[in-house]
Amino acid sequence: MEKDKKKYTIEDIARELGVSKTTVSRALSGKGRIGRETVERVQAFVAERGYRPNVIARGLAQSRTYNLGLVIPMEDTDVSFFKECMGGICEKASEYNYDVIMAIMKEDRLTQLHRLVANHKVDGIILTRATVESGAVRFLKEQGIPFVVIGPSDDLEVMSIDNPNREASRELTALLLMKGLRRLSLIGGNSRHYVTQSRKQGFLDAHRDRGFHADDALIFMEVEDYRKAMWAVNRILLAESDGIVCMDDNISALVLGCLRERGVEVPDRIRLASLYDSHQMEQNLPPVTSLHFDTKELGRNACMEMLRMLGEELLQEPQRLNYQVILRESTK
Amino acid sequence: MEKDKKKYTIEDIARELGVSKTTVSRALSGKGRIGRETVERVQAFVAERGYRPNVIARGLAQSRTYNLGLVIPMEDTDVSFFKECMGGICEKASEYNYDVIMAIMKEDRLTQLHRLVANHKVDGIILTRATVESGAVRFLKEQGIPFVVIGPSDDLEVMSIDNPNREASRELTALLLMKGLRRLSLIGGNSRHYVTQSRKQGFLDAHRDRGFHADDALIFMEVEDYRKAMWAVNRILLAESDGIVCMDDNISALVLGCLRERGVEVPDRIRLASLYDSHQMEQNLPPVTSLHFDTKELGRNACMEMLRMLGEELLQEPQRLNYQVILRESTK
DNA sequence: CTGAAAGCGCTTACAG
DNA sequence: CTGAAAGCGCTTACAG
Repeated sequence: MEKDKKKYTIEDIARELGVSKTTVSRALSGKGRIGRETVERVQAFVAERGYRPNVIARGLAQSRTYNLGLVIPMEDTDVSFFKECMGGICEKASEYNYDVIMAIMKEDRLTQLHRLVANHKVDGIILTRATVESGAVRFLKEQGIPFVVIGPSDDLEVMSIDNPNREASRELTALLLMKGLRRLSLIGGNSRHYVTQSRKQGFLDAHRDRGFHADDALIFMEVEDYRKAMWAVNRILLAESDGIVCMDDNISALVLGCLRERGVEVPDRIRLASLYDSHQMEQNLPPVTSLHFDTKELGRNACMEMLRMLGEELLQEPQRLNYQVILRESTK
Repeated sequence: MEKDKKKYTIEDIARELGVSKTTVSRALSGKGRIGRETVERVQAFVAERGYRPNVIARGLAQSRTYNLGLVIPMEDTDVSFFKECMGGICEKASEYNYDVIMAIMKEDRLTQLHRLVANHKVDGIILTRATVESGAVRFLKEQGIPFVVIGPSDDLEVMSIDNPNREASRELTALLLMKGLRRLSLIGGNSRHYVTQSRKQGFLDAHRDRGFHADDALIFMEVEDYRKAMWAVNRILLAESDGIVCMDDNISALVLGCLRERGVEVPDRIRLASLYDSHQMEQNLPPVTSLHFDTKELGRNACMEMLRMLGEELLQEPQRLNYQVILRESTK
């Protein structure tokens, strides 16, 4: 059943063609001076014989692996984010004849990452959000391994590929203002995080654009648990805010819970929107208006930046990252 | 910032230690006759220097890659299945110092798989369900590449690692019988599929165990669309069945829809259970009683069988695959 | 434009 | 028990 697995090597090709390995190698890689005719002859022969060079051997000769490591956290709940992202990464990687090796990180343990690096199995590493806070960045810097981060980074030294949070937040906020809302409040988490700042900026941008003034008293940061959320919600209700913008879906869920406890109806009494969508927003009651980002493209872009760092010449520049405002019942 | 990336090679170690590369190699691999003392000396030195052999170079010398390919379909909706599975695979693979390379299959296109194989990048391939029907199996057989399949396989020549469908179906059915249900119906899909047969067997087993007789008139196969489901549901209602067992979650959803259209309440008028759980069952209204399998362990097992095929000596035998019956409102 | 040779970092008969 | 040498399948100065 198994075909003769007589694997062709460059040597076989060279012999059968009556040229040297050097010539075959050059004809296939296109590097070095070589006759057009020879190139064609070799390529035709190789195509017919179905010969494909052994990428691993090539890698060894060039001290490369043509592998990218992708580190993802086992605990991340947003599975579809991760899958889409991976889809984009794999797609791009294969265009450049790279492969991607998975490293799954459990409870911030770096073991898998260490293995990958120690075994010399990858040329570079792509870190996804949430794997960043684990010491992975420090480790990779120390080792001098090229890496990029998908998601926001507070560290300016790292190459971070992220969604256009500021612009998107601005657009969603603008839409709410257009709907006639005038006393929007904003609830966010850790204000030292870069992502928090960008989303806040977008919120402010939208107000400024239309000549409105965002009320500082309606902006709440460091809201990270139910207690804090309830505190913010109470003040928001007292201040007669007409809409709440939450920075992400977790905060959104918290706030929705608070409003329910207080018996406040959404959207009738107050509108609600989220600056991030995790496929769960749709399931909420009521479904929450939110921003949707193109995760697959995010993955593609990250991969391209990684390849660029590795010295690959990009066939095309990364596309601008897109997003959509998805209007749902919570802002009806 | 970057440390001196003076990568240690086996040659450096040999020189500094005043022995030959051969000796170092043997001390590290444990193969070949070599003095206990020498081994210890080398290992200590290597540990101190933080030297780790280049797995790729080793691979080349041994004509292996220490990589496993994992093929998953882009279209599969059950993302958490795939992630858990992958978690199990990566976990086991790394125990044996293998890595796993992703190949994502879009619309049954085998391009990625072809690349992986043509580039000589993997020693074996793990196929997940749904990638099986795509000609991947034929391709791998032709190429003589070792592979295993996660999920049911109708082809006896392929090594398939699957959930214990028969036993699990039997247990769930037994539970329903214990609850006093006496006229259970069964709805399944394509009866040529091996998985369909095992689930049906389990259903029958449970009846036989308790001396009951499963009514053939209540068993419906080849139910693959709404029309067929409605047809089956109508007959089931006419026959005064007191409970419906669906073979998987898709059928479950169809049937639930039919019952709703007919205005039949679950569980009040009729009970419903599913022989497969995809995290979506919980979200149904009402939540549907179903079987839950240990997907991560499934991944581990598949990986171990793959490694065994590659000639690795397993550190421990694969565990029996476990499952749970999750009782939800639909059978209250 | 083409080739012989050294090298990438390992392993493994073979000889001692 | 240990080592010199050939080899895994490529690439790439260097020389012609």
